[in-house]
Parts: sequence; structure tokens; C-alpha cells
Amino acid sequence: MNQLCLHLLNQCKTLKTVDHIHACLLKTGLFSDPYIFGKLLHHCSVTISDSLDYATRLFLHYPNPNVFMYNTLIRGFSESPRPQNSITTFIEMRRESSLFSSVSPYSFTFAFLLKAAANYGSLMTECGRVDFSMKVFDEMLEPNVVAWNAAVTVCFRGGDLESSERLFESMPFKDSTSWNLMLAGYAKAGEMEMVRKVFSEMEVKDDVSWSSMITALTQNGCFYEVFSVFMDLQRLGLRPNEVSLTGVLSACAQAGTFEFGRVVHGFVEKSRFSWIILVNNTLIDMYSKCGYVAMARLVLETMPATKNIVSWTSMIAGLAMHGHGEEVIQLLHEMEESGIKPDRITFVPVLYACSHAGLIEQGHECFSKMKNVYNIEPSIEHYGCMVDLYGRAGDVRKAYEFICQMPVPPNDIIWRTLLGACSIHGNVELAEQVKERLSELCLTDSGDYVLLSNVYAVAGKWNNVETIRCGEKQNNITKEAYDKLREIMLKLKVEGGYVPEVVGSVLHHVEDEEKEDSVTKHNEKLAVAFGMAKLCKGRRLWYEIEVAFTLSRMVLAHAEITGENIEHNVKLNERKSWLLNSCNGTRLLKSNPCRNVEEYADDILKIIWMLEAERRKM
DNA sequence: ATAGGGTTAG
Repeated sequence: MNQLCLHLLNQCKTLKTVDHIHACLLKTGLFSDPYIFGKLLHHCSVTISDSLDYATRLFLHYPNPNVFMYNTLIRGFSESPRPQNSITTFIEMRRESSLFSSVSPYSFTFAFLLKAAANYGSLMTECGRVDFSMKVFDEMLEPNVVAWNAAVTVCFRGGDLESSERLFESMPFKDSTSWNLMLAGYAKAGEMEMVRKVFSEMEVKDDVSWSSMITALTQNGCFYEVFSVFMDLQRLGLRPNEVSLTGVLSACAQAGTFEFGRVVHGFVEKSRFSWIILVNNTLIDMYSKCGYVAMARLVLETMPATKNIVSWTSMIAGLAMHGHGEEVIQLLHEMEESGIKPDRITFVPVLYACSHAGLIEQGHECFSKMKNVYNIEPSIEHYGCMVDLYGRAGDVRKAYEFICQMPVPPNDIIWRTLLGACSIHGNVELAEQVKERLSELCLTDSGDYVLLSNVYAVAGKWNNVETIRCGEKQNNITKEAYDKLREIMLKLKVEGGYVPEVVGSVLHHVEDEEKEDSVTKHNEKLAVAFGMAKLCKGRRLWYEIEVAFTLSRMVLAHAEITGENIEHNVKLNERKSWLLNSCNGTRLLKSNPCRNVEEYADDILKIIWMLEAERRKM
């Protein structure tokens, strides 16, 4: 009878059927059996959704609930909208449990309380969370390894690295989880030397260890190490799990190593992982960022897993970064029709696409739809897109007014967007104002000088251009890149008759080489130049690998030149994939599967040229 | 007797 009831209970998927079993248990008298009741309570508070109230009522009517029952309810509350109830239940439990046996009930309780504290969010500060959790931990008589691990996690989450280390050292016993969470903790803190140390000192590496290591390296930008660890894993005959695959694909996306990503995709296709949504979503992102937006689309359309908001948003972002504005709008509609509501993240690439494709009306519509239909409060990024929308369309005044009425204070990115618009449309007066605002924020970078000098160049104010150029700080790396750039430009001019044109109207005024020089210093060109200067000459490599490596170098080179953070790198990454995917560019690179670096470099130059031509059209 | 801690995309 016991077994039958338990079996039936396990089959229950809704509150209604559970109620049926409840009645059955009452009739047979099994209801008072603590084991059976515990199972019933667990089912209502953990397994079935929306039945926590029911579980609470059951609990309140049960005389002398045992530790398991308390823990079960605490767990139920920890993942409910009111995690505070976990704490109050715990306080209740502690009052009662003093009567209980010597067995510490807290080893299980602790983990649930930790979850409750973590889900407390805005109601409890980070500090309060740590204090509370550690108080509970200290109360435990003989914490087991799980409790120790949870305590270490608490310290890491509170940002207290030293306490984590201290706890880890004083643990009477460590299991692989203990090591894994140290690795992840160091990774989150950016302590890569410690991450490597922990990984090498681990005696037993389970699949979480491997995937944590891969994730750690990916999150800290050590992409080539990701690939080598991934290959080590396979060399040892181990199977990667979905987290490792996601990490590797994310590294491919960020480093632009399409070649590696494609191999991983092949593996995914032939495995059970193609049913995992996480992996599919990362594939979409990888293909988009590597410039293969059609491949990304193919993944979206053929994935066996059910598409979620991330799948749609990744695809929209992919289309957006390649300038396919109309398709972005269309995909947004498809997404809405499929019953998935776009969120604040979705609208960033949507608005970005509108501004870049010049879809003024649609951009406007989307912005108000976001606010009025979906009740999403615009963030600084959304506002930034709108500034770009007006600015790019030539209405720099409107963009400026828009900034002034924003409910959030404008940051450097907003001002730089406007400065960019001024440089396209040649508004010297406003550009100088904006430059002033940037200086007030103390966030100017070398790119701002380039933009401002472009504004002057557009207006034909060559003396100002010169002043800025001289004031610009140049280190050895930038100098190296500038030298190479000069060489490239010369080559383009001599061999291709290329005249650098940044903006339409300037060109009439471009007369001598010096002036030309000052309007051609765009970051991505500098990065390409730097990457090429560093290329080992005369090597013969398969063209796609070469493309990938060079483009990755561009990202690194860009970071080295400007000392900028990863956000800028990602932006460069987007531009780079756009460059690669530009129809002519792709055809050019694919026309000759094998060539030496010198020839290949020529093609890069041609692509820069085409990129420039695209710019002119905008 | 029942459960718990560690890696996870846009």
C-alpha cells in the first residue's frame, strides 16, 4: 500500500491529482506516517509548481514536523517569490529543533538557506547575506563537506576572496566540488594564475572541472588556451559536456575562429547536444560573430530544441551587426508571433539595426513599442541607439536635444555617438561642445581626437586638424601601426588609384598628403595594419585559418593600441565580421584557397577599401 | 529511508 501510494504520488503532475492522493492517504491512515507525509510535502513544495501554499497548509496542520519536513519547506520557499519565508521557517525550526536529536539538521538546511539568501536580491544586501549565512554556518556542530562548500560559495559571492581561501584551507575534507568552486571563484575574480594553479593541482578532474576551466578561460579572454584545454580533454578520451561546448563556442565567437567553431558544430550535429538549447544559441552567436550570418540563420531554423528568447535575440543581434535592418524587424515579428515576448536585451540590437540601416520610422516605432507595449524602461544603451538614429540620419540637433531630455545622465558612449554623427555631417560647433562634455567626464580616448579631427577635416579647417594631431599621444605601438598604415595607404594609392574619402563633401578640399593622412586613421584600419605588421611573412596557411587568426589579432591589436576594455573589442569584433561578410570581401577571400601571407594581405587591403566605399554610401 | 554544494547563452 505504501509503495502504491508513493508510486501514485510520483505520477502526479498537478495540484488536483495531489489533492486526490491526499484524500486517499487520509482514508487509509497513511497520512500520519512521517515518511509518506514527508514525500507528500516534498512533492507539493518542490516538484509541482504553484502548490507551495498547499504545502504550507499541509505543514501547519502536521503535529511535530521533523527535520526533513522543515528543510523541505525551507527549500520550497527559497525558490518562491518570497524567499524571506525560508528564514522565518528556519527560525521556527531552530526553536523546535533544540528538542531534537544530536544530529545537526543544518547541513541540509544551510544549502537551502543559502539559496534563499541568494534569491533575496534587493531585499538583502550582499553583506547581510554573507553575515547571515556565516552565522548559520558557525552554528553547525559538524558541518559536512557540502556545508563547507556552500560556505565557501557564500564568501565568493560576497566578493570576499580571503575568507574563501581561509575556509578552503581549513576544510577537514575536500571533494572535487570544493576544488571546482575555488576554480570558478578565482575565475570570477580574474585571478587567472590561481585558476591555472588550482586546475593543475587537482588530483581528480571531473567533467565540471573541465567545463569550469574552459568557462574560466573564455570569460577571461584566454581563447587559445581554451582551444588547447578542449583538445587536452579529447586527447584524454573524455567527452565534453554541454557547458564545455558552450565555452568553446563562445571563445570561437569572441576570437573569430570560425574554423574551430565549425568543427565543434560538426561534433554537436552528430551528438545528443543538438537537442540542448544552450548549445544551439551559442552556435547562432558564434556564426554571427564570425561573419556567417546565413549559417546562424540555418541553426535557428533547423535546431531541434525549442527556440527561447535567447535564440531569437542572438539571431536578431547577428542580423543587426551585419546591417540587415529589414530582416531584424521581420524576425522581431516572427518572434512575437511565436509567443515569445522580446525583453530589454532584445531591443538593443533591434534599435541598433534601425539606426545603422537608416530605418528612422521603424526605429521610432520599436522604441515606443518597447516602452508602451512591453513596459520596458529604456536603459542607456537604448537611448544611445536613438541618439545614433537621429545623428546618423543627419539630425544632430535633434540628437542633442534628445540627450538633454533623457532621464538618465549621458555617459561617454552617448557623447561619442553624437561626436561620430558630427564627424559624418560636419557640425563643428556642436562637435566642440560635445568634446568639451567628454573632457568634463575625463573619459576621452584617442578615438575622440580622430573623430574631432574628422569634423575639422570635413569643414576644411586644416589648421585645427594639425593641432589635434600633434596633441595626440602616441606610444610605440601606435607609431608602429601608423607606419604600416602609411605604407598601406601608399600602396592603395599607387596600385589602385585609391583616394581616401571618409565623407562625401570633404574630398574637394583634400589636396596634399598630410591632410589625407589625418582623415584616414580609423581604429580598425590601425588594427589591421598592426596585425599585418606582426604577421610572420612567407608562411603558407590555409586561407580561412589565416583569416581567423589575423582577425583575432586585430582584436588584440586594437586593445593594445587603445588600451580599451573588452566592450570596445566586441564592437570591433562586430565591425570585423561585417567586413568579412561584405559580399565582395567574402568572394575575394574564397576565390583562392591557398596563398601566401603577402598575397593575402593585399586582399585585406582591398577589403578595407571596400569598407571605406560602403561608408561613403552611408 | 526521503533532499543538498560546483560549470551554463543574447
